[in-house]
Amino acid sequence: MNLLDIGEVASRANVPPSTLRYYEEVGLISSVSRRGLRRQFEPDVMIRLALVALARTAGFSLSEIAAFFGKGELMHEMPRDALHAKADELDKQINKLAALRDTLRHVADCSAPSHMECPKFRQLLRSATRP
Amino acid sequence: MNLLDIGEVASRANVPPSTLRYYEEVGLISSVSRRGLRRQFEPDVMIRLALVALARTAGFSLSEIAAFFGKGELMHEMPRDALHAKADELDKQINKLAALRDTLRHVADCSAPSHMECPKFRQLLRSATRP
DNA sequence: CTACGACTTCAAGTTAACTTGAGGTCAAGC
DNA sequence: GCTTGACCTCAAGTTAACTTGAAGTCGTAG
Repeated sequence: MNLLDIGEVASRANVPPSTLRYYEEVGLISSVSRRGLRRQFEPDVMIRLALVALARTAGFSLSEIAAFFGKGELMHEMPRDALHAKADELDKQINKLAALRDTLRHVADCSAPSHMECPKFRQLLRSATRP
Repeated sequence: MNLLDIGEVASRANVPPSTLRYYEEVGLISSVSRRGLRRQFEPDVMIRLALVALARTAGFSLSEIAAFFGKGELMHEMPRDALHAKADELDKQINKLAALRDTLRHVADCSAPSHMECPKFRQLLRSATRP
């Protein structure tokens, strides 16, 4: 069988083994056996870890992510509405990030003496903070 | 003059006064005087707070945000390249979030028995984790 | 003028997400 | 067979970003 040693998983996922042990402790991943003392993981764990990393950068907490996964299989416990709600939440966040990005680009390029006097800046700020 | 009492700022920005004191302590905002013991802020502080909140949801740390602002005026210390770099960083994050959002929507709507068997899911995962 | 409520300081506590350290175990190479 | 390096456990430490608590101070309403 093609199980992965914790060290292998760690280097592929680019996280220290301590993080993997921690993730197992909080139920985000699970090892399937040991070789000596060493945890062995199924290759699938890499996908989980990728999703965890992704969701983390999206600002979700580990327990939210755990809820995503549900107790059993990949996201199968979560009702559709909850998933849609999460997706909508993400949409809002994406809009804010886009507004912030545009604001940064504008600030980098605009030559107004003070940003507060620049109408474009103020408009960007409004669109960034309104919705 | 139209200075704002800390309580006023707090309720408008929807954060507790303790957070404002903390932000002042770490240099994100500054009060301009006192009425009795109470901090007074210039109305501008609301814009700063909005930007702080925005950048926080974008995943920036308070010290990164402080660097944004620079020691003096609104984002004026930051060289253009740094701002552009931040904007590019945001773009990447936006792409990832969009991929995650699409993945969530797909999972909510797809009826495949196991997501791993669904080609669309795998494709979404790839696009979410590759770039 | 007194009571009240919202502020003040300062130190200590909280939570999330890990990391570090001490002391121990194992399998693979020499 | 012994050494070595990467793992093990468990408890304790760390950092960011705040919050809470105790003890005190004001300005405003009554």
